[in-house]
Amino acid sequence: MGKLRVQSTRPPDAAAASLHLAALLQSCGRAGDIRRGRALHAHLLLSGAAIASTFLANHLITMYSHCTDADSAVRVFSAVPRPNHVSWTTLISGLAQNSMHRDALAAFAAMRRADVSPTQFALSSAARAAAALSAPRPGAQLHCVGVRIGFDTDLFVASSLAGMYSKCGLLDEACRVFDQMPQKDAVAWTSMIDGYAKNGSLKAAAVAFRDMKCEGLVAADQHVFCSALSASGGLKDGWLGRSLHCCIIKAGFELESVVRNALVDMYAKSGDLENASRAVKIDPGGWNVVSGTSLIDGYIETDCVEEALETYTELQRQGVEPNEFTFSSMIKGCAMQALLEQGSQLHTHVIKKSLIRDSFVVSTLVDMYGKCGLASLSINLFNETEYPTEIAWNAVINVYAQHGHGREAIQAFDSMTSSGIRPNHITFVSLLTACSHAGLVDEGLNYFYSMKDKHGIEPKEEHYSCIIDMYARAGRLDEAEQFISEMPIEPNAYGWCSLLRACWMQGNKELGQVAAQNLMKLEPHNTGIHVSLSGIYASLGQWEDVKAVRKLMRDSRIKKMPGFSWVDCNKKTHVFGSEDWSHPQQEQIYKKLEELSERIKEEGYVPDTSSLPLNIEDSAKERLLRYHSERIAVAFALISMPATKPIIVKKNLRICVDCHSALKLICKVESRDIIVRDNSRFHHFVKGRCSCGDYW
DNA sequence: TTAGGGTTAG
Repeated sequence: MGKLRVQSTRPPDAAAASLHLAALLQSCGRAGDIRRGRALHAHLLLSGAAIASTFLANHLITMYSHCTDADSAVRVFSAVPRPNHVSWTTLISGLAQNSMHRDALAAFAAMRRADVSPTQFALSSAARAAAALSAPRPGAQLHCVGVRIGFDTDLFVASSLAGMYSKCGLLDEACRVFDQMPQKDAVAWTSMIDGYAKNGSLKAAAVAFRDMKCEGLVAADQHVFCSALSASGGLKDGWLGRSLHCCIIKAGFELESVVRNALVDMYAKSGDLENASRAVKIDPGGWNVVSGTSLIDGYIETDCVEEALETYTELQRQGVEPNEFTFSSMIKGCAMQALLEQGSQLHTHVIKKSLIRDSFVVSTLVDMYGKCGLASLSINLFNETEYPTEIAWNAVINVYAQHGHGREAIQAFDSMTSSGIRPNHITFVSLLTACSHAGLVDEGLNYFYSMKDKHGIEPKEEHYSCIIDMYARAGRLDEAEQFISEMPIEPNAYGWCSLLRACWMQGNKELGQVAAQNLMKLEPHNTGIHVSLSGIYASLGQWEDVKAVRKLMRDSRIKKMPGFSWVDCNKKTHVFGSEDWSHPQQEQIYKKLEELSERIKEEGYVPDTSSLPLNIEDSAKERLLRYHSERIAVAFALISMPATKPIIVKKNLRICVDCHSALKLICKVESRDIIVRDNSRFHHFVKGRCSCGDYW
């Protein structure tokens, strides 16, 4: 068809014919019609004289680039005898458009070696390639070239340079380029707003948006609003988000797909799930995968996994196929709640949809199986990953950490670094946790100090808290105290909590009181602080102090939350309270608990009543401990679930020290893996041991 | 004939 049309409409002279062919090539490029483009190319080759024209060759390069056939574009360029500046620019831009960023930068260098002076077109395309590669060095070289030839303040060059610097995390440089621009348009503003937002300078992003509005020279377009919404979501600033929403409605962008997706995400990240849900549903074209996934993620981030599961079902009912983002969010939700069955089903769907190679998806699966107690399955899945990324390495190191395999975590860390993957601050949280749980204090300290010295990573509060936890678990309270006194920042709640528990275990009243006071400042409603404090006093027999803590709790209207444990069995959730005999199978459960009690005593179990700050007989305390909700849940699971399945129990409070000891022995005598996810962490009981050691 | 910006994940 294309060939016939060319022949039938051929204009009378050669110049006009060239223009006509160029217009046809342009239309093919715009339409992405490579079949017709190739027919035109064949026609040019046959017509001999025309192919010698650099003008038409340049059009061919553009056409192939727009049709995403960069190889053909390069072949055409290579055949041009004397490529001019447009040929070079077209090639560089075509390579950048087709994500061949290294080739684009190499073409820019080759153009300079060929003594062809760069145009503003070539500079902006090459800067885009440097931005995509996060390569500030070649980017800065491009900036120098721009300054030398006077294009550095050109609207296109400057906005792409500002974008390049901000994508490389160099906000000061980006700002300098931006400020020197004689005029700015919406693209330039978007580069800056987005640059701030993506680099975590969320307030600066919001200020830039306000500045743009105050200047009143440029109207915000869809892209500007998307970047501003992204910053607003990160700030969790509902007021700013709602103001942006009003501006968007006024500007008439509310129903634009990308803007609505950004709106949903903003509301979801701000925790306003009602408005997020409303924004998803106003789509006249039905749901879409991006906004649906943002809503799911919003529910998961606010611990509403049930609603996330419902939204996932609704998304599919609306005919929308979940993508890799949806799966990684959903699997994360299953990991948080230790929902092994739903997580395994999602794994099957991931395989069916060929998304198992996606780094985020595989990492969340590794994490999910780890949190559901299936460490070997998790590690096998990681080992099958051909090119594990930093995220996947972090996931597997964390699995080792959570399962108490400190040496294996260290080995994984060494393999990660020797394979050329750079660790980040998350890697070190997992690695230090692994050292802490396994009692590897010297190794943990070495890694902690190597963070800054060897890897250039400034330790944050979570890393400092890992070291406090490490000393606390090892019973080295003096060193923990010394470490805290030398810290450049205050410990966070996790750090004080670790210290408080260790003080309870060792009966260290003075340090325990310091930890409790600091923890109360950070978490005034944490009832666990009072429980721990009274535990310390009770362990020392100081019953008057126990009474004083109870009075303080009464006066402050702090009530200890009743403990509940629940277990999923045969697609049904069974909930148990302490001394709760309301379950239909109560007789069998009671019988099993009595049997377990005898068997673990034979294994050396001695009740630890220190967690009960009550001045009552030990035999009465023993009875209370025996019927704690987690033990009832485990007994129920043992008589109800197939022996091949791990037992996963969830508890709303922290597991007590006695249940911790008892469950270690129950898992041993029953040869069953037991996982207890309490309100603080996962405890994996395997072969008579717990992943967190003796420190519950 | 050739150019720059945007929305979902650990």
